[in-house]
Amino acid sequence: MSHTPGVRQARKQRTRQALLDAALDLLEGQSLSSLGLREVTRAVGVAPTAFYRHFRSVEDLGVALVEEALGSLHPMIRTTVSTTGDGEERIARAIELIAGHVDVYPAHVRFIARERHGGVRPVREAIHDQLARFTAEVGEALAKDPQSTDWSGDDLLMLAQLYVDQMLITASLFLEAPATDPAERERVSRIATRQLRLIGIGRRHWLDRHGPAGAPPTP
Amino acid sequence: MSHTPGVRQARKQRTRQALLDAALDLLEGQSLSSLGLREVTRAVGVAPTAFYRHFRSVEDLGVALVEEALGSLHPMIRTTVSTTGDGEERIARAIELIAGHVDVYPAHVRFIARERHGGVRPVREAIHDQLARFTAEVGEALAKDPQSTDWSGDDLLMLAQLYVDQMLITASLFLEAPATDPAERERVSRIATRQLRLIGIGRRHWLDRHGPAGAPPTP
DNA sequence: CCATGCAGTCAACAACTGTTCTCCGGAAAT
DNA sequence: ATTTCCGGAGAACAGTTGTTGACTGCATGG
Repeated sequence: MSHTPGVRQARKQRTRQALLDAALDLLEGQSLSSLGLREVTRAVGVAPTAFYRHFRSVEDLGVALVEEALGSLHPMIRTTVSTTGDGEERIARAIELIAGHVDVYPAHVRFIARERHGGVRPVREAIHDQLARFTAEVGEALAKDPQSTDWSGDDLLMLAQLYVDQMLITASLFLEAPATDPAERERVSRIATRQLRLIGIGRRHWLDRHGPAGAPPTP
Repeated sequence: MSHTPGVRQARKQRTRQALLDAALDLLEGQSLSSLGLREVTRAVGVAPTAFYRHFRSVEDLGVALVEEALGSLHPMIRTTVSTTGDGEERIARAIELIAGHVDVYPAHVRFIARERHGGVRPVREAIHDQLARFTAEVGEALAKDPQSTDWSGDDLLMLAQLYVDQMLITASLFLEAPATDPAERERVSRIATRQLRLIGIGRRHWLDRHGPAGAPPTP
């Protein structure tokens, strides 16, 4: 069995990572469908042909970027949703976590937001798949919450989808808020907090009168 | 004063519209930042240089497309939000209207969804401005609803934003649902309906105990 | 120690891009 | 009737693109 881990593969994955990083950088000002192969290799400092040793095409690189941007996010999602505490605390914690993630990985967040509906089909589908996984995981976590007793699986999934979409919208808003303007960040934070709060209220009263066509409110 | 509107300007705006239409067509499979000037003129059947008679650049054309896609949507928004009737009826009507719009103008919807976070700054900003106008209009409409008594202006705007974002998400989901699969369309419709319903419930109970840190629920 | 594998280089290709300048024909204005 | 205006065509430009084939140096496995 291989006595050494291989200096070979280490070097390979190093330039591969360099290609991914350079691409992510270049994607700050354009979409993936306009990103050129040569543009990426030039930024890294390797020959254009070296690109093919790592990716079949730019689309391929895009799919790899989706993995990098979202693949490592699942544990964070799980711990966030399963955090204990008061509803308000959980909301604040979730938004804090989103803001922190945007601060640390702004390029990744921008990439996902941009290419989710972007012009490259395989990348769109990769993102869609990952988000579907997120939704399923959030749905499972919600199912374990005592607040979700008597909820149907369908309803849990539609709520999970609402949460996941809301997470993306909030992340995108943080991204657009300039890092130099803490007041704007605070504004985004406050709006997102209240939106989550409103959804939480709707969630608490979801099963309040679920009979067929009853009188308006039953306090 | 100009005695005739001019056959001249009529022909000009005809090719201008042809350029817009062709661009929208080509944008089904790519993003604006990769759309070439020559590509568009070739699709229309005019010389590349003719492009400059109508737009300074492809970015410029993109901004014009935003106007075309969203500018004419304001009346629809107004009539939708101000529609009378039961809450459930209004939800059904709104979703019906979104689905219908996506059916009639799929390319426009795709363009907005794609370029909202796309790689071309001026286009992103134009979309953002239009959506901000939508949010303001929805907020005004909500303010007139008796259900919004005692709501702060800030809260009305955050709810309006929630509605506008939800509208875009739903439109995008309808767009992804293949036209050949009515079952999928129905699924999207059902999920969107329940999400709007949940938001509506949260809205009804928004002011329920807005005092500081009270006991959990007060039935 | 030698032979294989493989990341990366180099040169060359046909095709395409945005932009410029010059010109043309017909509508508009005088 | 004559001049002006202007949407469009044509040719040409320097750059850029993706992809190819054959080549090189070096870590790996026998």
